[in-house]
Amino acid sequence: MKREYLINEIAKLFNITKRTLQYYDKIDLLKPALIKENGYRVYGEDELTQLIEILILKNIGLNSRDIKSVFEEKTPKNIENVLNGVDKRLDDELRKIMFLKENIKHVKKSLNYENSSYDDIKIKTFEERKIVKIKNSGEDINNIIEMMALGTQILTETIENQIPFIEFGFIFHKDNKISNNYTKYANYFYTIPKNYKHNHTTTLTNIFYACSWFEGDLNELDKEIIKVLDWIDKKNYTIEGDIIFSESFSSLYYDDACMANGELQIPIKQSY
Amino acid sequence: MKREYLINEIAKLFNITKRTLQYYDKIDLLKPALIKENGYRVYGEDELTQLIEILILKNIGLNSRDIKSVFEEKTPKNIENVLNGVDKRLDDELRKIMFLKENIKHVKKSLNYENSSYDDIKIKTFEERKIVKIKNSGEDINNIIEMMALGTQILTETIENQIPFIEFGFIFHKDNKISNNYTKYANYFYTIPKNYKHNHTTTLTNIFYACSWFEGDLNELDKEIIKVLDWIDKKNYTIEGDIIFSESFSSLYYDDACMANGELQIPIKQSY
DNA sequence: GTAACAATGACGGCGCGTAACCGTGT
DNA sequence: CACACGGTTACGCGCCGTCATTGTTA
Repeated sequence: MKREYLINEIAKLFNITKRTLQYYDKIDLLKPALIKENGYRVYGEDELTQLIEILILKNIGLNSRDIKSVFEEKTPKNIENVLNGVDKRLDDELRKIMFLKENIKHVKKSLNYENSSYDDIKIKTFEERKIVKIKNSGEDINNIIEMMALGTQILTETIENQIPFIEFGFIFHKDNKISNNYTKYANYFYTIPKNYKHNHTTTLTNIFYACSWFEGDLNELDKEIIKVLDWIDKKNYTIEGDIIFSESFSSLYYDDACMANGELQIPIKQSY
Repeated sequence: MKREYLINEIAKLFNITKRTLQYYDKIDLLKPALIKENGYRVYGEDELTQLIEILILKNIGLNSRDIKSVFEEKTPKNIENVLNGVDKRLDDELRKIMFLKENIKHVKKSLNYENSSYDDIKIKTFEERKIVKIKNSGEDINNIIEMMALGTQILTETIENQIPFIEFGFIFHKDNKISNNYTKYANYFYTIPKNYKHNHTTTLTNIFYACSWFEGDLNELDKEIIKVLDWIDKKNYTIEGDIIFSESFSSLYYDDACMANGELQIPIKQSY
């Protein structure tokens, strides 16, 4: 005695909605055994068996295409292929999420600025940092904002390649000393983990940095730089490389594009 | 000198499409500074700064609602809240994926039947198994298919609660011996990992099982059961509990709902 | 006659990509 | 006149949930 089932009956049996069954019908995933003259969908036991399989397979991560593929070719080889495909997809998802979490960790750290801000100038040590530099050529690029746009583009690329970033900000040539105009020729940078590869990295090998915390209008940053440079001079250190202003996500705190907070870092060496 | 930007200019600058900017306008994520008489969207530097933030935040997992929230209230507290929310979402995703992968692993294992099938009857040992039993009351439920429907429902629940399943199939009362009609009063079961909690579990404590590999029409399963029971009798063992037919995903190999393959497992004890 | 059931159809949610089609500035 | 650049629809994707409306059966 083969039983026949109407749509709502099945919906109750499996605790799904009839909309789901209509949808499966539409996408040819599960067709009713027959359609009565009045248009009613009639399902038989074979269809219920198939529905059971669908629901379980769905629940282990297969999408409708995968399930169709399984139904179309019920060979161990094909089923294994499909499952491997799903597994691979899940692995990709997993990596992506791990990567996002990694970035969020860095962002949180960089945003915790109440604990990181400080007064005075002090000497800090940094390990080697791998940085990506976006150069302000001054030709195609009109201003800092547009350079940051370029930086964002490259940052987006890095993210798509799942290379996490740690901190970012501006980098200035130390050789603009005479004009006392550093920010005018700013470049953009961000650091990535040591174990990641990227086409345009350079490495900062310096260890000692004269550092100060800056908060305010970026147009005032030049003054801060000069202040620290003077300090370095007085202490009889020599400047060893380009000047870094690491602001990371500080802009999130301000409505004004010019405002920022972050750490000014100038690499130094002791003069003997 | 404040520069102004039209939509395509920005699109090129950031390597996005104008559609994206139109979309951001529509959902009030990023509005142009002004709209000209001819309807053109005009963006200023502040908008570019905001766009940079949007693109970066998007890339670390924030959705448009999150980003809006950040823009609406740029306080460390709120930003931290949003980031924590995102992090939590990612954790949920992560758990879900890990769980799916766990299930896929079991499915793959259970599907590898060419390597698991065998002839003859043999004695195997199993560790304690935690099982969930779906009872065929014989009242509301009309047949095996409908019982399986109920099983699927409960299985779906388990999946929603992220309890992985390992194997599943039918379980028969050993006491139907006289009628030689076991499958008529079949119940459905599945096993879950020992360390998971579920409201309706029982534990199979038996260790030794007389096992045989069955492949064919489920209506013939009774014969196979009797065969194994006879074997047990001859060998002078005693039956210690209910009869299990573990088929898991074998039905995926067949188009006919009645066909299956799997292992018949009958718990036994040596008679001294 | 009145439910309780069928059916179809459309909107929504996410975040845009990818057209189509049309007006505008140079 | 052409062409590059604006504009506004609208469909599609994935998987249905959730109406709304209307016809059918018990």
